[in-house]
Amino acid sequence: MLGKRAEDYIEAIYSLSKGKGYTKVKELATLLGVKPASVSEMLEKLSNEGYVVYRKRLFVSLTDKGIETAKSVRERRDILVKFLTAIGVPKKVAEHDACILEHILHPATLTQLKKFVRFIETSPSVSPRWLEHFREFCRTGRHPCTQKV
Amino acid sequence: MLGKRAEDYIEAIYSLSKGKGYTKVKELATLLGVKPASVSEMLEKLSNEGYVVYRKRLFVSLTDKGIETAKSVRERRDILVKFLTAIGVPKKVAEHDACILEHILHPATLTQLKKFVRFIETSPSVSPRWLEHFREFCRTGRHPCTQKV
DNA sequence: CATCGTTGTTAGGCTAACCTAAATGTTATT
DNA sequence: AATAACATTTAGGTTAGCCTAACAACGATG
Repeated sequence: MLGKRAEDYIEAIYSLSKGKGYTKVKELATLLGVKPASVSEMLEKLSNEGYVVYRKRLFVSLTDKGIETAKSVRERRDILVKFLTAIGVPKKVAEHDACILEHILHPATLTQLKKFVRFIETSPSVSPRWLEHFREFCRTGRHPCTQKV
Repeated sequence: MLGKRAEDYIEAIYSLSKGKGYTKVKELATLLGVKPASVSEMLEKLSNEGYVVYRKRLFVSLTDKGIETAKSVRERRDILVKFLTAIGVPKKVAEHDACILEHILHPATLTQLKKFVRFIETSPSVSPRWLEHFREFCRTGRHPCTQKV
């Protein structure tokens, strides 16, 4: 089974391969915040497991299997980013945390989050009233529906 | 700095100490799903770091420092469990995932989740309409406010 | 074309958590 | 009290990921 960190690598390769179709060790190291040596090592593994085509010193690219993985990882992440930003988490942080969350959540949790995001998205009005209420609640600390007693 | 797994141990000790005031290796091993040997090992560390009083072969209990830690871990987790169950994640799963989430989320994310839970809790009606709508959305797949066109 | 700087690989180590097997201490039972 | 059963610790190993340092390959440039 693929470790969670391995998924990060795959997703990183996926992002960095946009356009060129491949990426390099140093780019990965920079994006992932590790040393090139660590990247080499992980690529070796990912290659053995059939997720990447790894030509040492030349390039890395994803296999079909790798692309599949990247996409599902990406999809999971998008849900989370949407959700987190919807409830007011700053984008940067949302992206960071989503990246962590995507690995570890139980499928049932992800399913519910996915539904929740769709619930917000498919809402008739552009921004549902309750979400606006929530934003106001964040600003003022008071629930806008509360009667001023 | 305390590893994330260490926090799990502390929280487990906290739970299991309710009443008796202490707990035993085997109980911890069972609750955490690891072998007693692993517990021994971790207790050694936690003891060195001043989180627990560990009398080998006799008992383990939390120091004040440990209790503090346990409480804040617990608080974080409660927020998450509440949130997850609110959006329809089964309790068991919510508890499991919360346990993972609590370690890794950015403070900003936790802050927003905390607000979100309070938003739900302080809502004037027992269960806000939008939450009910969400539940219906989960059941039917359709947003109840949608006009039947 | 020789050399310098960049990039990538290898080798050897580290840490956190886990495990198994064997040794040792404790408790219960005969 | 002797033994059996159970609980705990110790010792020695494993794995995933990371690091540094030394070395190797490239490629740009004088």
